[in-house]
Amino acid sequence: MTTRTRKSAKERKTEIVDATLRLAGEIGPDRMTTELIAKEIGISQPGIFRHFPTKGAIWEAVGQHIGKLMQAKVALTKKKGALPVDELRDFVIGHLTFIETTPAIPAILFSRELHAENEKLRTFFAGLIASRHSHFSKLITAEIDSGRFKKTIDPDDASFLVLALIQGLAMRWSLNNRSFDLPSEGAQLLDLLLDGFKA
Amino acid sequence: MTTRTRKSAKERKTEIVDATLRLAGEIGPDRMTTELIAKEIGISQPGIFRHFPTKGAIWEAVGQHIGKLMQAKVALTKKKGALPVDELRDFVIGHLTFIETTPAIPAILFSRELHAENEKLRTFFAGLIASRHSHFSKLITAEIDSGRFKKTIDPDDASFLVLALIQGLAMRWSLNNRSFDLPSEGAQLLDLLLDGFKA
DNA sequence: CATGTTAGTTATTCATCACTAACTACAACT
DNA sequence: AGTTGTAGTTAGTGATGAATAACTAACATG
Repeated sequence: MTTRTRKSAKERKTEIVDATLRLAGEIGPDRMTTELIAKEIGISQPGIFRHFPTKGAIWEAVGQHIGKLMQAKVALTKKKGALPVDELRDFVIGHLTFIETTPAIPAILFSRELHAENEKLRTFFAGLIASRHSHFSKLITAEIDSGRFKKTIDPDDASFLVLALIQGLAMRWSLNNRSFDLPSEGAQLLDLLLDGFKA
Repeated sequence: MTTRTRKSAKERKTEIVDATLRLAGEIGPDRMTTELIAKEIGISQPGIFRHFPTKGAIWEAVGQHIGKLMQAKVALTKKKGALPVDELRDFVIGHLTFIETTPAIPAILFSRELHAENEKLRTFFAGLIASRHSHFSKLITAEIDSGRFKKTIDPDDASFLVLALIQGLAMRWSLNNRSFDLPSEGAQLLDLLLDGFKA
């Protein structure tokens, strides 16, 4: 239009990624169009393609960004002195709190459609989940070894149950229009689950 | 083209619904097009609209059909003599076996995309899930009342955990290209979970 | 201040889909 | 056999949405 302040490519890229993440949470990852992203940040639709070659590349960048956010979250959660079970608990609650502030995460993570079209994204998230699983597994093993959890428990299976808890709860939260408090509901369910593991 | 045997509307309708359910499992509910359905059953794409006014109507019919299939499954599972916990176990395993033979079910059930566009479908499936939750809840309550499960357990929460188990496992199964045996893996996880509930 | 670089524009293309219009032919029933 | 209802066809429309072409203007730098 008239005098418009241009921004650096780097700045625009992060704007695009941020806008995509925000909009994905609001209207769903499938509903995203380059037109919508463009409007959100105030440039034209083809302008988007000055910064990303394809729409898929935007999703990849969003995936990377989510990965970094999660990594940062993990770093914050780590309290060295605590019991493994407490670290597990904090981690799960922290994750749910994180989801609550960034609702796009479960939406993107569970979007079969998105993954079907984007091999890279799928493998990336698969890796994220796998690392969570092994992390949980280790913490649970530590609890078993120290005798606070039953020795009969398979740490892998127990870890899957914890992951399923998070995932199931996040999905229920989404379907219920995010109407309940995710972390506190999660804490309640987690207590019930972990209580069953205790020796 | 040449001599083509016409079929009754009723027959075609069920063909369309069956084909949709099958294809949804293979390529994903989002990827479904009327063209694909038409090819699958051997008529032209507009021919579909002789039988359903809109594509949404096809999904509703598919939803109804899934509901009926599940209902039939429930009827089969009901063994009157067994303990509540055994009924619960059978129900979950039966459900997973059912999913294994009809992989479209979790895909459709958890397709945010599909639900966003189809209010009726969303409320329909919400009802299905709610009925499962209350069913599980009742069975768990019976176990608590008979003293076999801990009295401290909230049946609602416990029921949510069971639902999450099914959902999480089904999703993992999908992401892993359906490479493991769903019912047996489910049985293992369920045993671990229910073991924690025992008094 | 002239020049190359690049962020941005408008106009357009191309593909995909749900859905409609207009017509055709099968088959059931008097 | 003629009438009629309806399952089916081919051709087309309109919307949407990713991506390109061609051009323009902001900015840095020698």
